[in-house]
Amino acid sequence: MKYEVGRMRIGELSERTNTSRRLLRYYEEQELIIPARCANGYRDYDERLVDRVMQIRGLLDAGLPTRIIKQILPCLDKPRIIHFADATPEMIATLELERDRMTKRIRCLTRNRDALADYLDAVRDDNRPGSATGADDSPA
Amino acid sequence: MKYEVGRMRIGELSERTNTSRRLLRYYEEQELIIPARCANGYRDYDERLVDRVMQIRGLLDAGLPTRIIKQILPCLDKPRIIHFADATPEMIATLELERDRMTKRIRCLTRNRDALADYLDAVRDDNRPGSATGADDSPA
DNA sequence: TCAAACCTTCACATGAATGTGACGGCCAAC
DNA sequence: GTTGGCCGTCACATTCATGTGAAGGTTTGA
Repeated sequence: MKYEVGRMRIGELSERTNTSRRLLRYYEEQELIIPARCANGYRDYDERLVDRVMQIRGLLDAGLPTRIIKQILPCLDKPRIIHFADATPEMIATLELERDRMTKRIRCLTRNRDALADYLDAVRDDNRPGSATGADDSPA
Repeated sequence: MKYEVGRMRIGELSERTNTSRRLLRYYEEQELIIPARCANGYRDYDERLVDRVMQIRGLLDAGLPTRIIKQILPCLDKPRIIHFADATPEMIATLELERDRMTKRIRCLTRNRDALADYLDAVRDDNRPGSATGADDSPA
């Protein structure tokens, strides 16, 4: 089997995305990615799917279910190649809802991340020379 | 049973946080919240737990597992009441790791949310009077 | 005193994202 | 032509956040 440049089998995609083959097949089952097939039945992935898989993993990690990812992915593809075919009013409403949910998540994460960062900064300052155990010792 | 102001049983907390009683008990089992107990065995929640529960739900929804939430929650409590007792080097490393993971999530969400918002704006513009199906119809 | 509406614990069920392994086909190198 | 390393499907196992319901105690109000 010869492979074109920019095309790969599941093993290479797995390595390049640090994602188990099992999961790549799962994402396909969920219709997040749709690889071509070689004559022998092997999956045949385009190089661009490397980024696509990373994007999927990022969104999954941020709490989006595959069901939603599947819906928003096509809208993110090419900035201006808009798919109007599936732009039914209900679909648009769903996407708007999801956009707002993402905004909420961003706010929640930012707030808590900042608080955590503040805590870490404070703890680091405390472990400096010239500081006691950290209890209250105000210079009376 | 009389209840002090600012104290409540599981039913009220459930309503005020829009969270099932089952989940409140689950969060307790995971040691995210630790309610007091009345003489009769009923859980006795402080009013401040309303916000706490919302915070937990937000973080869960953003992809954090309860295990991690349990670790970061105490650091977020009072900005300056820092718990140095549990500030072991390993714990700090864990928190830093988690802070960075949150930053990654924020970036991923922001990028995709913005792209989704752009798509929605474009679709809305397309459904304006004076526009065809969306195909190419440049004013030749 | 009885009923309704709380509360308790226990336990089994589910859906989603994953892991793991069995069993077999394809292909390249020796 | 056999061996090893890919690949395919199938299927069962696990973890986590949740739902659901049973069986029983407590409180409140008619």
